[in-house]
Amino acid sequence: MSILKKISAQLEAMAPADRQIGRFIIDNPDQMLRLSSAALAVETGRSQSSVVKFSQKLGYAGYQELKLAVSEAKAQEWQAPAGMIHGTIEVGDGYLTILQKLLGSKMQAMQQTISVNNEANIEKALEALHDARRIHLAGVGASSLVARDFSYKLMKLGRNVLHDSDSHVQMANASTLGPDDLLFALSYSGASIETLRIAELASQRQATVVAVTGLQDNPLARVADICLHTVGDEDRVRSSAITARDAQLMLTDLLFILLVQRQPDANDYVHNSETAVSVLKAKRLS
Amino acid sequence: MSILKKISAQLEAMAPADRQIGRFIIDNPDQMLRLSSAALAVETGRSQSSVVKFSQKLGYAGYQELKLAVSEAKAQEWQAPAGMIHGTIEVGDGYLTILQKLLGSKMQAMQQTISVNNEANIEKALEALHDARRIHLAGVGASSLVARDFSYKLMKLGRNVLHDSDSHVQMANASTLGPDDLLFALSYSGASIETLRIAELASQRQATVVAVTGLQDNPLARVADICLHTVGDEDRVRSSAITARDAQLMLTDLLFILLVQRQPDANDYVHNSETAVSVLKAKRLS
DNA sequence: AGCAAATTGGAATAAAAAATTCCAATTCCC
DNA sequence: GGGAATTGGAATTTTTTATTCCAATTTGCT
Repeated sequence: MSILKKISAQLEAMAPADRQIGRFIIDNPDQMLRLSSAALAVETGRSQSSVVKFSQKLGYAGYQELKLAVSEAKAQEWQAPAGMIHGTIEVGDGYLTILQKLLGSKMQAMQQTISVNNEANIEKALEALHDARRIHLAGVGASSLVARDFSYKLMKLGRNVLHDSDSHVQMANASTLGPDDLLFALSYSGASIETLRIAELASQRQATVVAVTGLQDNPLARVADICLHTVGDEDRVRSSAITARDAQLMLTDLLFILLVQRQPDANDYVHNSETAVSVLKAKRLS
Repeated sequence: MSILKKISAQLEAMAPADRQIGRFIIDNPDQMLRLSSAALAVETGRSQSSVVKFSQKLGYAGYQELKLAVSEAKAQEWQAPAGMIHGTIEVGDGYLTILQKLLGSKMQAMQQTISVNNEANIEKALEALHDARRIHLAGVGASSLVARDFSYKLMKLGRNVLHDSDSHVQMANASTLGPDDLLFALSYSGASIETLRIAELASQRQATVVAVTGLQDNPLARVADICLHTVGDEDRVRSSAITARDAQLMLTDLLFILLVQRQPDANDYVHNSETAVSVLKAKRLS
């Protein structure tokens, strides 16, 4: 969640000094980035320590971290390609409007998901995946399909993958994990009980836990060693896990491609897979 | 001109300390933004004053201004994709290039898939889905996951859905279809033997056959009553059904939304589903 | 209504970070 | 070879950030 949006949401409930400082930042993010805490204090008629405290109340170590977050929020502001429509799909919308809003929401979710995950963190997850003796995938509902899709891709590369749609089997599999293994857990809410319990068990057993989860603070993120974040906008597309699923796929597809890049024999594996499947395709008739 | 590019261009002509500092910034812009001038000095094995002087030699008042410029350069990198990079992901591609190519390929697949299906044809498929007594979903491999995803969505709306991952069960289910039923068959190649055989059987039994398949002439398209086309570009993303899957999801998501729009009690169904699932979510703790 | 606890927020202070100065060593140019 | 220019770290100064102290105000409970 963009810090600018977060400040906006909390503005009314803030005390006077905080509200004034928050208002200034929302209205003038570019300018704020160029100001010292003392200069911002002058601009708002408040004290320098109030500026630092404002930052800390938002959860940052101090003003410098807040500035970084504002900078990232600005970078994340999505620039729509020409012609794209933003907005919530509504009852009276016609076909073309629905279509464009759906497409716009999907694109936004994917792009923002990329924006909120920095390269270092992706590389960290990639490294862990690459080095894992076994990769166990966990997820329920829509996330279970993303997990399965990713499991097919990993298996295609010859990786040792554990995946089952039954959460009891997932749990039992997790009980066999060890320090050389990795749990890849998907849950947009981060609160799905099955996925959470599996992650807790994997963590207890010293497996590396990689979570693919929403940006909000959540129990799964707290258990994970490595957190990859997804941004979805379910309210706009009548829920049903459309953009959250697309966001997760964006990350798993990226990890797959990056793994292919760093696995010298990947092309062989992919080619072998296609050859093997071709016997299950109808022959072309001229 | 991005400061990162500017540093890159000047790197070879720089003195040793400057080169080292510049190299670090180019390689680790995210990390740099979080470091003080002293911490960056430690990372590079150079002195804190060298860091400040490096900034000043580049034309900035000091390190803080350089940081702002780096932050802006990074923001520009993300905004650039408005133009989108199209191209084949290749062995030497760096992280950012891979990312942009992947995102670009996904967006292109979805946009083109929308373009090749006219509203009349989508509405025809929608009408058939809406009116069907039972909807049977068929697909194998990656298409099977799209089929399953769509089956979950249709079931959430209270529709009578037949879906099983086992193609033999799919075949047996198809043998129970009749004129009031509909087969929704997904296969990008249109040549998957199982899906094809199921479609042929459904067609024989007078069920309506809706195919979601690639643009090329193929056996599945020939059997179908209604053809929805998908455009993927698997060669660009190392195969593995990434863009073909995204294209299929674009269509199934669109059909789902359109169904929600024309089913008066859809919101109730979606809401009931969320409420039901909420008991399987961990409670938020204050 | 009264009182204790909690919150607010500025002034003062301390710590950290950024910027400049000093100067020795090295390189460049005539 | 010698002077000028450049390099770059250590030392120092200045600025910025963060924390502490404490008075005033608000909140919550009896």
